[in-house]
Amino acid sequence: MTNAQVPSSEAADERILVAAGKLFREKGFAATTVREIAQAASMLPGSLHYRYASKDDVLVALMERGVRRAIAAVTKGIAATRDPVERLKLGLRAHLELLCQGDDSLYVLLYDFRSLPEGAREGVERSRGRYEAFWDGMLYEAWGTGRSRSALDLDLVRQFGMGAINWVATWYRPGSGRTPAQIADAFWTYLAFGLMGEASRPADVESQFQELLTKSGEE
Amino acid sequence: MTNAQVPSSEAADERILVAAGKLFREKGFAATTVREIAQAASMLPGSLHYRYASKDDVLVALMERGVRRAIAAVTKGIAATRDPVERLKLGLRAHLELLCQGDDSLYVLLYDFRSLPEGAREGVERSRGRYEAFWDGMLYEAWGTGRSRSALDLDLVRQFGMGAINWVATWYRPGSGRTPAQIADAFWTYLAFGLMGEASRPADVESQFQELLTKSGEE
Amino acid sequence: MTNAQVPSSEAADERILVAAGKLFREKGFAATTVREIAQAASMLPGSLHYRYASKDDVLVALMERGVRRAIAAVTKGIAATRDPVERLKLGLRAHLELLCQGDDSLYVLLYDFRSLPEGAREGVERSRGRYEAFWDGMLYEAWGTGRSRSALDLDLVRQFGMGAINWVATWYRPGSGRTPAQIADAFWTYLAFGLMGEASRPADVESQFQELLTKSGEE
Amino acid sequence: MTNAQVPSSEAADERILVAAGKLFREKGFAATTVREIAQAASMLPGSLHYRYASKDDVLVALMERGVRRAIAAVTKGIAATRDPVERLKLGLRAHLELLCQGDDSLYVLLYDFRSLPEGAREGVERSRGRYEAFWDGMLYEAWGTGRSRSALDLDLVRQFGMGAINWVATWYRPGSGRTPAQIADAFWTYLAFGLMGEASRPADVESQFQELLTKSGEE
DNA sequence: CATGAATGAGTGTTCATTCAT
DNA sequence: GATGAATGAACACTCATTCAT
Repeated sequence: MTNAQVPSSEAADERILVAAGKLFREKGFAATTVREIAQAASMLPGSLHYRYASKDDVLVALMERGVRRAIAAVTKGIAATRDPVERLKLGLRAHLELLCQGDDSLYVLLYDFRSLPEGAREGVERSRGRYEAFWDGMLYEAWGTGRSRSALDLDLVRQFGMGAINWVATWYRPGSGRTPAQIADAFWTYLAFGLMGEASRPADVESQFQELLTKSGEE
Repeated sequence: MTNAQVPSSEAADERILVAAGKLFREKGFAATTVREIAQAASMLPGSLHYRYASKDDVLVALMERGVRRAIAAVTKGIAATRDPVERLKLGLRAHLELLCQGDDSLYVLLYDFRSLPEGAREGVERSRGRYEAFWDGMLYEAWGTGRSRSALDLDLVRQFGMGAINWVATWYRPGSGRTPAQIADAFWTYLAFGLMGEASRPADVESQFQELLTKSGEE
Repeated sequence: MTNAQVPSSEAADERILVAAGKLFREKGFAATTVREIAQAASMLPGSLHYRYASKDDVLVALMERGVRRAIAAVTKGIAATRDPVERLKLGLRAHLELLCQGDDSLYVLLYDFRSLPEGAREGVERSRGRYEAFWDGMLYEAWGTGRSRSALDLDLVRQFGMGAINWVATWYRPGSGRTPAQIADAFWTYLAFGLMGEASRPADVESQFQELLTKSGEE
Repeated sequence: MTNAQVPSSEAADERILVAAGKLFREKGFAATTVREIAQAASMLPGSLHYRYASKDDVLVALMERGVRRAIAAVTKGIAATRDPVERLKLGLRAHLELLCQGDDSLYVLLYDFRSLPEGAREGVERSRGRYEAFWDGMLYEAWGTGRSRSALDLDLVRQFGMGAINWVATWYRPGSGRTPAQIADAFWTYLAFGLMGEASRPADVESQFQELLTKSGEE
């Protein structure tokens, strides 16, 4: 639970996180043993505990790394353009590529949050909140261009998009049809323009939006 | 005459599944002990094993029930109308209400699939496939009305929508702002009409669709 | 531990003992479950306990029956002649046939004595002692004829012979070479005349050897 | 300098086997719990499993040791002479002394063979076969001297003798009358010359009988 | 600095036995 | 008289963690 890493030999720390990430993704945190992680990192359980005081600590470190890498990947991905709408598209692509191809830490962050011990949850939640705020910023800028519909609830929209994109990790298999980038781009068009033909859009659709999407009363 | 108040066999089975569902949802399958399930179901571990031969069997039974209940809930939900597009909307609502309010079995089916033992995976996958096929049917009928855009990949669209809606379960907290039905309806408009204003839709968007959404080769 | 059989429906009692004997012989008492016995006797564990108060009781009943049947079999076997030495030979034959072909109760008596609960050991030991005394009687009568060597310790001789013959049950497989009767007769000649020095043997003994000890065909 | 007093790994392994041997002999494999073995070896169940992956593995290791020790003991015992017939006598003595006084592993090998898990049976059977072949070799050499009777089936003779001698372990109690060596020697004369017909015996044999077979002091 | 043998609390599961029907 | 659902103590075994070296 405490930050027990020693400064030197970061390569060993890294090996542990990589091994843990792979196993946590495949079998989940609780079903993975410290022995398995150690073995996959070519060491013994005692040596693993020398670097991370507990199995929980490995999870926390991995998740924190997940947030860091996600922010880094998306930041890098959107640097290619200044068009806020285009940045959304590139951001989705970067996020999904990281999630599907790059690294297991983002997957574990998203899909093993339950396994966090009580005490560490708040800290990781805060880190994760930073990533969400990062997306909110991108969305806000895109909205600000006036090209998006008004009356959209930012939080809900983020959850909608992130949900769709994160779910890909549950069914995507490498080398089967589409690349993550292609999937991300397809999803971006769904998000942007919807699935229905414009012709069929009922006239009163905007009023429905007003009704549905405005936050309908805080708790 | 004797059919009342007797804690019948099915009632005990049910109590186990309800207790297991709640715990699996909260902590995950692997982190939940048989003792906890038994205690939550007001029995002893031996009694639980009398009904389910193993902890794995409880998981499988719960997941199979998740599929059954989801199909039942959506079937009932869409019965109110014959309009295929409207049915999609009602179906989403029914699915999300079940996922967030009704029952933990659907949640466990979606979020603990990894925990299934090797041997049971195929069977549950088949059941789950039936539910997906059910949605594919609804989507296909909606497409058939001509109101939807052409060139959409059915499978990808389902994963897109189901991902967005299933993800709600990871952040939704009862009594905090929106009801599941409201969220589902909002998501339906996002799905149907997209997030961007129509005005801004680039002229070449349809050709992009052709490029992106048609299955792009590879095996 | 107590004698809980009810008088009627002895067929059910019998079915239990037969099933238990078979299982105890194959896997040992401790490795056999009451459920297995009950199932092999076409009943449920509750019904088994209705007839025998405990698993231990089944073992005791089975062993007592083993003694009874052994005495009966040998008594019947030796009735064909009055020659005490011949009676020894016939007795060995009867004992081994019962042990190998007839009944599992004698086998269990001999090879699962360790499993008897403290309280029942004495009783079964007494019964078993009756069978041993029965053999001592036969041996004594044979000795009394003057044809056996003097200075033989009766007890030691019995243990010698019974050991050799009982051990057959650990390696004998039905239908593989010799019948139990043939083995018993061969062993009788070993016992009677030893393995060494044919020169000093009575003339008529050698023809018996030829007949008995040459592998008598079969596969 | 550091090789003293350290409770080395092998010592712990040994303590486990000794404890297990004693318990398996007394109560049988299935009736002995891992906790009992661990306690008798002054450790906890977890520590026992650190050394032997399963209870079955303890049994297998014990049996393999039984074979090894039996071969070693008999080999050592027969080294005193080159007379093949005398070697048989010394071999019997060594075997019975090991079985009754030395070590529980040979007893367990002989009397808990049923408890071997399916997968390990073949391996132990092969080891055991080596010991039997060892005896067959001794028997064959004794036969080769021409002093034994012809027409004896080697396998049957071995089973006869081994049965008689192994059975001793079921009734022998230390300090009650005869030593294992005395019993073995008595059994050797039974085996060699049989129980009947003193008239035909070589002259010097009878003095042996007097010496060996008279009860040598009650307890 | 790193190890790996050892630990013991806790896991999923078994099973002889009970008892309401 | 006979059943079978239910029990709970006990089972073999696991595993995160410790600590002497």
